[in-house]
Amino acid sequence: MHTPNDDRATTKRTLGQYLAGIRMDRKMSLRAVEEATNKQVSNAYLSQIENDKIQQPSPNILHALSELYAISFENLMEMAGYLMGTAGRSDTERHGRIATFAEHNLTADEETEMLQYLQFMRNRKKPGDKT
Amino acid sequence: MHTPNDDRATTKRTLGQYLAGIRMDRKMSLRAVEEATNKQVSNAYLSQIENDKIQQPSPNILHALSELYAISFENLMEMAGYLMGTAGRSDTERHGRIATFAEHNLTADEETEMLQYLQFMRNRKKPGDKT
DNA sequence: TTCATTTGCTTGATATTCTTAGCGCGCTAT
DNA sequence: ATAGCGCGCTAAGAATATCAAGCAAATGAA
Repeated sequence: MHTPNDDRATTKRTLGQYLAGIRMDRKMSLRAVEEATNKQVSNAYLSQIENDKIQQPSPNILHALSELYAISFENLMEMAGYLMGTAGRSDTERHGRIATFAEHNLTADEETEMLQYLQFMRNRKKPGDKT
Repeated sequence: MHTPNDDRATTKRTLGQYLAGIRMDRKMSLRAVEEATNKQVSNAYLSQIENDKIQQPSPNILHALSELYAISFENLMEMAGYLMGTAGRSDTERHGRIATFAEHNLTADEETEMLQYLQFMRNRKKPGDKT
């Protein structure tokens, strides 16, 4: 079993770096996250978290982020240093990066909907559409 | 399916009452617990917890207690008000077919748009907040 | 009784999370 | 230029988890 951390040349990303990476992946601003999480995570606080100035964000915060980003909550908990294991869920299996979507940890429903959207997108391909 | 709740006619005890009950069940003193948990839970603090003077003990504390008492950690987490249910339990079984996307061979642009759509989808899925 | 120990508990201090307000930078448009 | 907006970030404070120390009451010897 490999470490739950990503590899990718960088030895070991901290929770902050991981979260920052994901957020940039999603192309969201700090304030966008604040909005999207319904103020559960203020932009200021998220900044502190991403810069590792907070040692252990509460599970609530982590959960909000995991939901928004659609990533593994338990993984975040582990990264934050919360010992999750003995109680029953030591699963936490991490698949390698199959695609960028691996990080998004889609639910079955989400995946279905994503596939539908993919079809739609490919049928309706527009030239030069850059948001 | 089945309520994650305990049995034992627990009715609706608070976390504190629950923990106090368990400790008396085990016939341990506050200081005995402090000892047994290797000072992870001080007797003073445990007293405050049992008397519901602490609103949300950290997962670490809860974990130490769950291990000592041999009770469910996640149950304690829930009692402490840590939302473990919103999107959690059932979708521990998500990943698995994300590989599907790999086979679709997304272009960079497609991937970007898919990510945006995911994000949109996630925001939409948000249940009504508690105003 | 008196002393020692142990009980649950409170108090005061410290550390940490998390919030609100605001700064300076880089844009874009007038 | 310059006014405005959104960006990431920080400073300062409020709230709260946690610890160390100590207290009164109960118990159990001697």
